[in-house]
Amino acid sequence: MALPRSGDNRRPLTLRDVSEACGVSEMTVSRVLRNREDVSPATREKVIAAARSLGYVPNKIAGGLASQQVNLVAVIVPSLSNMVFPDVLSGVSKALEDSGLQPVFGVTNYSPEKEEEVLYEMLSWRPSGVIIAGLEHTEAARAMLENAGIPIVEIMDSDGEPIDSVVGISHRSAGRQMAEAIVAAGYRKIGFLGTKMADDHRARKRFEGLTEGLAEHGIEIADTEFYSGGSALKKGRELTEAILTRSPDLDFLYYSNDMIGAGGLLYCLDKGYDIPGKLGLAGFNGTDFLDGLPMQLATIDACRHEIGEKAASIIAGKGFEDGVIGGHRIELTPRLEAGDTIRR
Amino acid sequence: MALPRSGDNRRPLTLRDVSEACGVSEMTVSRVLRNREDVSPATREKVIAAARSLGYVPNKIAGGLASQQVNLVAVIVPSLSNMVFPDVLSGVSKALEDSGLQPVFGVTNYSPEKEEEVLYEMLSWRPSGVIIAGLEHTEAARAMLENAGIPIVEIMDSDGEPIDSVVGISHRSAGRQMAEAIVAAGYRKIGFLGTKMADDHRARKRFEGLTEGLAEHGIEIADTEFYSGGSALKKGRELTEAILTRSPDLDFLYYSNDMIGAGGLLYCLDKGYDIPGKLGLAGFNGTDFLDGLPMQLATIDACRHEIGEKAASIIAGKGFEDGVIGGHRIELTPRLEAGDTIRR
DNA sequence: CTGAAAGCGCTAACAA
DNA sequence: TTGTTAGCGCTTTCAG
Repeated sequence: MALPRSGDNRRPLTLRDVSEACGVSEMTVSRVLRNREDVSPATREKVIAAARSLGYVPNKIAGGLASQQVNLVAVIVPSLSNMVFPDVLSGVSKALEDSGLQPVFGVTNYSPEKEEEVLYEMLSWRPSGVIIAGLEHTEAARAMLENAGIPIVEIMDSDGEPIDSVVGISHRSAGRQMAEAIVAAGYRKIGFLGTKMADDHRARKRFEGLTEGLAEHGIEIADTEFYSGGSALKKGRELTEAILTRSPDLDFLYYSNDMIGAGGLLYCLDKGYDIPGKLGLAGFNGTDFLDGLPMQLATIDACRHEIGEKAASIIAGKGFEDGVIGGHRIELTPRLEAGDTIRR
Repeated sequence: MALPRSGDNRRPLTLRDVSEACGVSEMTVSRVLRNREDVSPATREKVIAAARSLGYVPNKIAGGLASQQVNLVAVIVPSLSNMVFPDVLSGVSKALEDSGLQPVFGVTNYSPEKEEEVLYEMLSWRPSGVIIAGLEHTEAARAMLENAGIPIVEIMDSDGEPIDSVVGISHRSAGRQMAEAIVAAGYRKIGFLGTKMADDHRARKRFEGLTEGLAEHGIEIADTEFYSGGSALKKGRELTEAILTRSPDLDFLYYSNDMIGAGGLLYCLDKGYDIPGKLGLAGFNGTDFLDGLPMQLATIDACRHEIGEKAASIIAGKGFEDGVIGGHRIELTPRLEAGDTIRR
């Protein structure tokens, strides 16, 4: 006996059902439903009425197979739970609006293997393009991207060799930029707090940039504190307490993201540290929730929304009618926002 | 002349290419690639080697059409930019792991029309199930869901009649629960701060529950402050300043989400309000970033991750081997976390 | 402007 | 265990 089941087993409607309902050939129904111009208004109306009243939903599987075209853009990011990627995705969505393309999101949790899986899965739907975070991929993933035969845009990071196009910022130079600001403000004993960076290449590059930038002034990072897991205010507090307990003489703390930076800021304010006088602080990302904190945390804007928008525009072929599609290299310039937590 | 273009026009590989490369029939290649058991180890290895070395990626469009099965689950949520839906999505991803199903995310920006579009688009890919936030949909969207012939799970909200299955909490009773706690703690002049609720039905239901709960004790909401746009700390500060300036005699502020609540809390601490003595505060969602604030904001946990997980389990048919698939109703019980911002 | 025929790349069903 | 055949539902192409 058949189980009672949600969605009874009515066969989904096909073009043929609509065709029969309105006495127009399948072919013409198909034309109407794809908004093609070469159909008489009378026929068009008949078809639309029939399709609507039946509740017909086209089958893109069949359509995609027949036309060898799929209006999907695969967007692959490491995480949704911090404040950075949702912004990127909204930029993508915005740029794809009215392009006829549809973004499809996949999440890798900063795991190269998971990225490879997600990519494989997505490519098997033959999307029109891929937007993928970062320049570091497994060998297999690189091969898939290279052979996909569609535009690929690597985003967020411009420090390295892209497969096809790239839209991002240099995290290395963001790190150096922060180093300059820190040194210029007179801080000398610098601590770094952030994720364990095995697979967060952008955080690593910022760290390296910071290290290099400081080295040019003869300064070495005085202490570091690493953690794993998502970004959270509480983590920021804990890390800050740990590093300041161990190295009370630090006069600057650089955080690998704004959220833990904000946690650190709240901790320091609680404890009565003199900020930015005796202790300076900075984060990274330029997330707008910093606006509501008691002091404005210094940060570098990662241009998240704009990156998403530009990347999607490349796929959609908008704004690049210069005869070349693909192979674009767009490096955005991150702005340092000194806020209230660096001495002036 | 052809433009230089990313992804040159190599024809994507087909099963046939793999078949020819290893001298095994297309059908058997297909079996191997779908991990079917009925292939000899020797053949299997030959096929896998050939597929790998060619870099073959199966075409799910064709596969889906032939098998009338698509391993996609459509997940439709209003927003990614607040802290609630990413948690839901991670619950979904977790539950779908190893089920062979793949979540696909769509975002509606709290617009019923956009929801309808996204749904139409997703249904046209003939997914195996739909997880969609809320019980309120356009008439057309309802019709599509009812006729899709696949399991539908409406999530987040249990106040209303689901189309098929539902997993959520009662926002109305969450509002009442908060009203009880507020009254029990002795607060009497209550202010409400939140989004304009035209399309945020869950925020509306919480507001209604709060109103009803207070009414039972002869209390009316003393003042309200509405805004539009995303949740942000800064918004919380501004709203709080506005409402307390206009109604300085308020002794409790109820926020429609934790983020603006946190902004309000920081504002009140800045201004030296006696919390929770003279002024109580509460938010909603139970987002874990509250942990790092100077005081723990009272909140009600919306069970986000669990909702995503249970909803996905229904689609995957896990944990429901009682002879019925579909038509499940799971109402979770939100926990009130009084934190430090309600008097004891 | 409309229709008929062929086939997209794969898999169900059956045959060997 | 492997191969053959016949579509899946749509769109391309070409003919009217």
